[in-house]
Amino acid sequence: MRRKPGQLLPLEVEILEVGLALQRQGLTHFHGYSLAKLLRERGGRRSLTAHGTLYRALHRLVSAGLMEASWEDHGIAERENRPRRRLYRLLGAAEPAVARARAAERARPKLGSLQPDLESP
Amino acid sequence: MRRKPGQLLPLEVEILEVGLALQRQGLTHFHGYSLAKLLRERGGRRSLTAHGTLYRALHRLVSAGLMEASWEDHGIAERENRPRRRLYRLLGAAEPAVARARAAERARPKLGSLQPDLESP
DNA sequence: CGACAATAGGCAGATATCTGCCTATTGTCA
DNA sequence: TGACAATAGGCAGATATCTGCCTATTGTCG
Repeated sequence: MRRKPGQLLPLEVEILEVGLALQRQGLTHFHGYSLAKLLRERGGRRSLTAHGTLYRALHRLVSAGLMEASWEDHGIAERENRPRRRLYRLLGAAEPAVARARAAERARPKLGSLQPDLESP
Repeated sequence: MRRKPGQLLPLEVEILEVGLALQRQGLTHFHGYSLAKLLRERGGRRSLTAHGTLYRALHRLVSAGLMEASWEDHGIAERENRPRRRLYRLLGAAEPAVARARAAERARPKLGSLQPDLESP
């Protein structure tokens, strides 16, 4: 769907949130497949069976300048005997972007994120 | 199943036959996935949905000294934007081994490869 | 010959990433 | 506000290779 520049979609926010959480644990780099597993554990809600959607969202975040992508070293994949990973790293712009997205969501809540309205009894 | 040394199993013979056919076309190297497609076209009979059986057979043929395996150059896979292939090449011992297997099969035909018995009317 | 050991074959799925196609959602403009 | 354009999400499947588990088949030995 069309969207105004700078705005983040739910999946993108989720990716960045997981990324920030990993960063807090000292893990600066992650890859798509691991992210898929984390997201599955996290919410359970998102199927992501065929991870096409996720990889496209990752590419978008790179294009948006919020993440940086690089290919894993050949040798590592080789030693561990598995396909090569594409490693993603959050850029500085990511954290404020998430904060803005969260603020925007609080201001304009979508159906599904309805919270008990304590202000208007 | 157990087998006496030097004997080839049907799948192994098929692999080597396809390999020899490719060789005659000037294609000395092939990889597992392409082989799976060729075998599927060829007989149709073998499912090979999850190619585990095929890859194991390839490893056996390498251990048996009938084929040689090598990893494709990183750069090629990278340029073509796909996983790296393991390339197989028939060794000199392959052709006589197939010939022997075929001769053995003619001598001791299994159920399923029954040919019209023209010798004993 | 019949029981046993060993291994082959098949099924399922892990590991990674990516594309095509169709539908759903959203912003914009008339 | 309602129609349209654009793009996001989901499903399916391609590209490659490999492991685990269970069953089927085979050679050997008592």
